[in-house]
Amino acid sequence: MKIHDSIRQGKFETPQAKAWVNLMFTYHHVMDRTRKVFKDFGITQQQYNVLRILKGKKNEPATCGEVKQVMLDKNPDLSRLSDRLLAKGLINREVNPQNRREIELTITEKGLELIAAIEIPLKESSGLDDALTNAEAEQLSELLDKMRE
Amino acid sequence: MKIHDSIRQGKFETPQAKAWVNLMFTYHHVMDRTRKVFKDFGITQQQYNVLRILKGKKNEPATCGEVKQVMLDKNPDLSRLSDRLLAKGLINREVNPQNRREIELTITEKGLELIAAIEIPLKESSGLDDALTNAEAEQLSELLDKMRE
DNA sequence: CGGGAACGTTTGTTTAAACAACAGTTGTTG
DNA sequence: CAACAACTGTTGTTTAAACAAACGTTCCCG
Repeated sequence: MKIHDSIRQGKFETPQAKAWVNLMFTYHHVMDRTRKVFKDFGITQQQYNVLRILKGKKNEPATCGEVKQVMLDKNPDLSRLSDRLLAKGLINREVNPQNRREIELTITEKGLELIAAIEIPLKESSGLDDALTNAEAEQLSELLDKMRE
Repeated sequence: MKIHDSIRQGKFETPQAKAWVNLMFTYHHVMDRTRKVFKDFGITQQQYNVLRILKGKKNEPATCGEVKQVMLDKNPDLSRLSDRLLAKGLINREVNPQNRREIELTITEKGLELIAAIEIPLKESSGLDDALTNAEAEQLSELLDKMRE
């Protein structure tokens, strides 16, 4: 459904304003569809993102600062977020002996298993693969990249 | 900056997965840029959206349910959100005498003034008009529409 | 009309976000 | 090498989000 039908707004002042509203609307729409999946697995979207980042680092640890830099949202409260992941046994957390200010985070085996298990349900619930062709998805990414400039 | 540079992720499994991550990232990016503006005006993004909806209805009132249907995010807690708008004098709230279950919301003069005043700073902080041409913005909206199908 | 289902909104409760101030560690400079 | 600044995470506190249950009102159907 087109955006002006979805939110019953007849017209927008500019195409940019429409795209802005559409971004907000689509984000929430996708989040609504995937929220249940995350909940079924007992984690939040943010926690999933952190796990993804740690998985990307494979075996080498990442400090809180490093994780924060590449997070999708710049959550300033990684301390308590990592508390929760630690409590669930999805990550390990240790002080770096070389620089005792830094806390090193690594993903556990259990964390990797969760990421693997959630992948398929997540894909299905988001419905993305059906909605967009490869070319369209690439094009969308390019426009979003440009939007952030 | 391209998405894989921004979040330092080498490659994505599919273009669709990349677009999904990009949507999240771009949403938070835009939100981060505009959050301060909203804060300066003493409202939240959600409250702004509700004001926009009520403004769109012009003089006729909208019930909580109607507002909820067209909100960008399906906030189930419109009661307390409208409490806050009411406390700031930005909306009026009355029981519909014809159907006393319904609560009718209307935007006040002060609310309209706020919407008008925030428009320019919001546009500037989002930086959207500079980032995308009209054609690109239109194209982006079309892809986002498609993404939700 | 009388009892129950459906509707529209509110309230309670748990959990997390946002922001700012703080504490411990290291690096630097005279 | 002492004092101070910069760096890295943590903690406190206020505010809002998420979910579920409850409440008053209206509609429906015997």
